[in-house]
Amino acid sequence: MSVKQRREREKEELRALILKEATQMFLKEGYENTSMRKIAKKIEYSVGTIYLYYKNKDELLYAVQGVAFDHFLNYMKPLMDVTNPVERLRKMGEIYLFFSLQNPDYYDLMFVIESPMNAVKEHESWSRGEQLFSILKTTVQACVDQGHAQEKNVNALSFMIWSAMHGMVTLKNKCRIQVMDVEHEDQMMREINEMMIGTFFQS
Amino acid sequence: MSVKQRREREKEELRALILKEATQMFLKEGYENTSMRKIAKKIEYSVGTIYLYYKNKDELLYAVQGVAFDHFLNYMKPLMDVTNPVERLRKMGEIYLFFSLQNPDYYDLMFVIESPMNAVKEHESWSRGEQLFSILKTTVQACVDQGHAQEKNVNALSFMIWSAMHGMVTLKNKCRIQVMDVEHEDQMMREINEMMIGTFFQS
DNA sequence: CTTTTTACTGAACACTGTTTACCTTTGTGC
DNA sequence: GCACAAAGGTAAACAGTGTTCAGTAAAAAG
Repeated sequence: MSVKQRREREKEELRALILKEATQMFLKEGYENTSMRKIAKKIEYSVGTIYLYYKNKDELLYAVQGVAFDHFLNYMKPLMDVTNPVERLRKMGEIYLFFSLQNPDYYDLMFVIESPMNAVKEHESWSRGEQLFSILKTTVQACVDQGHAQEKNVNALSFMIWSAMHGMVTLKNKCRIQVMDVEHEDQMMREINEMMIGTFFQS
Repeated sequence: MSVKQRREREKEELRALILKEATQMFLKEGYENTSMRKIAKKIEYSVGTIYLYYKNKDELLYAVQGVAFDHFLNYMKPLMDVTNPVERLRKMGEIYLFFSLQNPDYYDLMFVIESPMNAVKEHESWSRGEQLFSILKTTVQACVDQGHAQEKNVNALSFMIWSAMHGMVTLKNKCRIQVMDVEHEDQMMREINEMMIGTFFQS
């Protein structure tokens, strides 16, 4: 019986090894520039082997997205200590920007890459995506409930905040910000976060 | 002499034909799914010929981006009739959303696709990108000058508005909006536009 | 009528994701 | 202990990609 267990463990280990190396390579070289053959060479197995553990490259991407979300959620942990919802919202924006600008590749993997995202809702890896958005929504709800906001449409407020953050980050990462001809972009993004929270919420 | 002119004209025509077909195919099948061979087959020339007119696929993308920007700028024309800058800003957001949701593929081509955008500033095709942003900035400046705004940082205001719009559109187009579990997304986006303009500007 | 220039071709190169026929190596029933 | 089956891994093959370049055919120039 122990033999079966060992083989099971070895399989799990190889699965984890593939995930680990793929994550590293996706981050370093980008998703499109990382081929299955390159991953295979790195882990010193043949190409076909990867397909025994992950159905295809997309499935591998989903797994890596799971890793990325875990990483992101870890950044958000300090929020638990902030009791004032408006302050929490402000801090959340800060962390969002900090993480996204520090880890543009993780960000791409999670929020930008095309892939058959149609099946997003089905995939376990994206439960953590919902988790993330629900933190935002809960906090906004708390702001509204405690009378910190004029506008009371929680869905709209949440989506607006997320969109603004996401927009800033992607315009920067995809070099579209260049047409703006502005220096200290990162500083300005943080200011915009302050500006939005300060305008829509009063503590 | 006339012969040289004719040949010059013919070259220009072929260049235009390549651009036209490439644009159509990029829009229908996406940039990544359109190969140089497929374009060649469509125009009934060999692959190599395209490279005599466009240095590479990126150069072709830049040209198509130019077409897309022209298209976008055309949508913006009705703005010239709106004299009230706040009203113009509101309408601009409406048009931005309308165009982006009607032409998600054009939008991708202009604002999302990776490619060596590092050289954005050098490329003639992107002068129209700057043109677009400068319309926004000028309008925001007018709002501030005429005392319609509390916040007076024109750069920050402009970037915030653009980011929010861009964020909403891309989160929708890349299916990340699904985690929000909301219906009538398009309606909500328009509401958010109203909400933002209404909160930051008073007419 | 030759020579040069021009426009164009398509095979070749080095890649890509994915499939599949083919081993080995291991485990099981007799 | 031995035949048989199953599992795990392999590498060649398929159909595609962007790009280059030696070669060709037709037109223009001398």
